[in-house]
Parts: sequence; C-alpha cells; structure tokens
Amino acid sequence: MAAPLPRDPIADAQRNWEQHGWADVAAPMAAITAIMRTQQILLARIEGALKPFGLTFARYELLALLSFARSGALPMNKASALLQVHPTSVTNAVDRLEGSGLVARSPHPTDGRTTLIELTAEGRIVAKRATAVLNAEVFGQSGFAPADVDQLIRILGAFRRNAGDFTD
Amino acid sequence: MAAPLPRDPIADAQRNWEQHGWADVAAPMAAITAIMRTQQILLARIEGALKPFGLTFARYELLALLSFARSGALPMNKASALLQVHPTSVTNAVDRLEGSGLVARSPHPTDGRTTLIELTAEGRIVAKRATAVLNAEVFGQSGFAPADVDQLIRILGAFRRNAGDFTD
DNA sequence: GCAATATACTAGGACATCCAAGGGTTTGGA
DNA sequence: TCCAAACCCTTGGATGTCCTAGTATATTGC
Repeated sequence: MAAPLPRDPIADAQRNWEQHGWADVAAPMAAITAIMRTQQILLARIEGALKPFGLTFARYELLALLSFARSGALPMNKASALLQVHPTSVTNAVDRLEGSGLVARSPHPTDGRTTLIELTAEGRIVAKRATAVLNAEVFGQSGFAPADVDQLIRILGAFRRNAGDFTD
Repeated sequence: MAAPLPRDPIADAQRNWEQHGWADVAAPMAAITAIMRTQQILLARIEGALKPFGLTFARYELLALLSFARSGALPMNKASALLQVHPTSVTNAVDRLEGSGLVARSPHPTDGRTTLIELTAEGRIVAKRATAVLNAEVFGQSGFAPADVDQLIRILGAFRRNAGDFTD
C-alpha cells in the first residue's frame, strides 16, 4: 500500500479550482473526483476478496445475477441490460466463466439469435461462497456510517435515475 | 444510450440480499454498488467531453496536475502519488501525452533515477481548454444538489482518509 | 569504500471497458 | 410473400489499470 499523503489531494484540487476562478464548479468537481477515487479503492478491496475464487468483480456480478434468476439462466442481452455494461463485456465475462466451468451457454429455445447463460452446479457453489466472503470482508466493513450509507443510496439513486438508468 | 430499466437494478439487488439472510450488509452493498455504477456514468460523461481534445480522463488528470504545479513540471513518482495510480499507469499516460506533444520528459537535475514531466506550451493551452469544457459540460451539470455535493465530499472524504489515502 | 538495500522508471502480460463492424436470425411493412 | 430493418452475439482494436520483473541509480551500513 502506498504511504498516505500528508494532505488530501482532492481538497487541494478543489482549492486550485477556487483560486483559478472556477469556484462555482469546484465543489461538484471535488465530489466527482472523490467518487472516482472511492470507486478505485472499493474495486481493489473487492478484487482482493474475490481473487482466491479466481473471480473478478465483473465475473462475480454476472454469477450473482444468475444466482438470483428464478431459472438460474438469463439471455446475454438481459444480463447486459441488468448489469448495465456493454454486450461485449458480457461476452468477455461469459467466455472466462465458461472456461472455468462456472457457467454454460445454451441456445434460446425459441429465438435463434439469443444465447442463454446458465449457472453450473459449481458456479452456484462458488457464487455462494464468494458472496459470503464479500459480505464479510467488504460490505460488512465498508467503513461507512449507517446514516451515510443511507445518504449515499439516496443521493446516488437520484443521480442514476436522473442519468436515465431506470424510471422506477 | 440504453433504454432505461423499469426498475432500479441496485434496489433489486438490495432486496435480494435482504431475502437471502444478508440484511445486515444489504445497505452497504447497495451503496457500494451504486458508487461503482455512478463512477461508470460520470467517467463516460467526462470521456465524452474530452474526446474532442484527443484526451482521456487519465491523461487529462495528469495535464491538470502539471498545470497547477508551480514550475509546470513534476517527477513521475510524485505524479503517481498525487494521482494515486500505479507508476506504470503514469508511464502509459506520459507516453501518449508525449506522443501528442502535450508533455515532455526531462532528466532530473540531481537524481539520475528520476524523470521529470513537463507541460509543453501546447499542453498548457489544451489543459486550459479541456478544463473549461469539463467545467461547463460535466462539473457544472452534475445533477447533484448543492447540499448533496457537500454530503458526498464529507462522506467520501472520511472514507478516503480512513482507507489510508491521506492523513491530513 | 564497497556491498546490500532501496528507489525510480519501464517492459510485458492479464483483465476490463468501450466502439465499430460483421454474420446470423427475426420481425414487419410493402 | 419477401426483403429491408431491427436485433443478438462475437471478433478485433484501442485504452486504462494493476502486477511482476528487470535495469539503472542512490543511499546505507559495516
């Protein structure tokens, strides 16, 4: 781990923005930059927790999504939509998960264009174990105060809705 | 742009967590997942705004950092520390920015191991213009309420300090 | 003073993301 | 009915991030 900096680099950036005549957008700039950095920290923790399973976050998300599907299977385009990533990213994740024997591709019964992805027995087990580890090591020790978690869910939920993620 | 989903997929995930006996970590899971998704949305906006300049966010951050340095130059390791990214990422960004003529490498006057990166005249101009566009198109239209911006800065600032980013 | 350790940068590899383009399958309007 | 438009998935390319390893230069300690 890199040594801590003596000062918050984002707070410094915010001050720089204010001193260069961009005070009106200095705060949003700082908030957005902080989101970028926080994502980086969280992603590193998540990947670290998943490493023993040979999983990355992208692959884990797909496994978790499938494990919650009633039938344990989903069309690729559906997975792409729900995970909100590009179809090619799903193709990539499925290729690797299939190589590890955690999911399997199967043709859609009625639509020849569609491919279904399905959890294998081993995939279901790995998904469960990986979730347990993530819950214990990452989500359970996020470092966010409960009240702040609620704030984040509210603020980011509104942002995502506003960005067109969902209409709910 | 993908069509909006009828329901918030993260709220769904949170419900799934609660129904599977992980209610104690369902909220932090949702908050963290929301941060990941929000980062993705913001990054896409930023990259879109920077595209006309032939810049990516990683390269822009380096340009902006240099533009605020007193001398307009910084050692690579210093840039790596301040941007909080791996040294190889800085090498990558500098390679490309150097190729575009926006920065230049020069040897450190006293330490033979160190390489200084310096803004070129054109680099300084591009940094200024790109910042103006980012301020206008992204930071100035974040969609976050002012009070929420303050909340984000506070919550994520505490998180980053707690994660060891800085000691300030 | 010199060897051992530490630091700085870069090369190569693994992954993830997106975009653009291509080939196969369905759907829908003329 | 039939062909064009729409849709689905995959391939190939560009970028970014990190890790590991290797080379070169500094610093430290005996």
